[in-house]
Amino acid sequence: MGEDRLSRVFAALADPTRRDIVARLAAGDKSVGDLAAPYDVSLQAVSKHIRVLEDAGLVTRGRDAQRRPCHLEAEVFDLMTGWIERYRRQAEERFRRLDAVLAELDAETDEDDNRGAA
Amino acid sequence: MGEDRLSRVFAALADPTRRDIVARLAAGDKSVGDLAAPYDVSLQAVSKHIRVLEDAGLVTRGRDAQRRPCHLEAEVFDLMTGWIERYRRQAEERFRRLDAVLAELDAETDEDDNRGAA
DNA sequence: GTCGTACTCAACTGATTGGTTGAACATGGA
DNA sequence: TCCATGTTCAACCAATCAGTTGAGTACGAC
Repeated sequence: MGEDRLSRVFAALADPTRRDIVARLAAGDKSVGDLAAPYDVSLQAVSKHIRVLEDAGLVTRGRDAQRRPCHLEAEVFDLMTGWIERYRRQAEERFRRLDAVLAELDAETDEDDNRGAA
Repeated sequence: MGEDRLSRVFAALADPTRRDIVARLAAGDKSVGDLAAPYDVSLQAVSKHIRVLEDAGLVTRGRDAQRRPCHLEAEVFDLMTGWIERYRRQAEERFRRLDAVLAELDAETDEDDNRGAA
C-alpha cells in the first residue's frame, strides 16, 4: 500500500550516502558516474543506492546516450511531510490541551489559596 | 554527528510497526504493555522497537511503578522536516528557474516565428 | 519475605543490507 | 565492425535487523 511506499522512502533516506545523493540531485540532474565520483566506494555500490532511491520513487532515470541521468522527484517529500505533520500536530494539540488543564489547575489552586488566606 | 541522528530517525520510521507506535503515542503516553497489545508479536519485540525509537530520540521513558510510560518527543520531527524542506525548496527553485528559461525560450521562438511570418 | 506484574537482557535464527569483484550489456564514435 | 564509455547484473561476504524463547530484574501487593 501507500504504507509500504512510506517505509521505502524513510528507509531510503536512512542512509547518509543516499541522503547526500538526494541533496546533490536537488541542485540538478546527474549521471550515475557523476554521482559516484565523490564517494570512495565502487560505482556498482552507488548504482545500488540509486536503485533504492528509484524504488522509493525519489528518483527517476532517463537516457542520454550511454548515460542514465538521475532526476529527483521532490513531490515524494510530500508523502513524508504529510505523515510527520499529522502526528506532530496531534502531539502539539495534546500538549496545548495539557497546558490548558495545568493553567486551569493553577487557577483553582490560587482560589483555594485565596479561600485559605481569607 | 547530527547527521547520524538523522539516519537513526529515518531508519526508526522506516518500520510500519514503529510508525504505528509513534502514531498512537501522539494521542498520549502509553506503557510498553499497552503499546504491545494490538500487535501479534511478542512483548519483547515491541520493547525492542521502542528501544529503537528511544535511540533515535523520538521517545523518552519515565517510571510509574512497574510500568515504563513512553512519551513522544515531537520536536525531533523538526530535524526531518528541516532536512526535507531544504532540498524540496532547492529542487522547486531549480524547477522555477527551468520554467523561466523555457518561457524565455518560448518567447524567443515566438519572435523567430514572427520574423519568419513577417 | 514471597508472589505476580511489567519489563529488559541474552542468545539464537533467518532475512535484508551495503559492500565487494568480475562479467555482461548498451550506446555512440572510429 | 571493433572499441571505449557508462552502467547494470550476478554471486558472494560480513554486518545488521526483526523476530523468537527463556531467564533475569524491578516494583507493588500480600
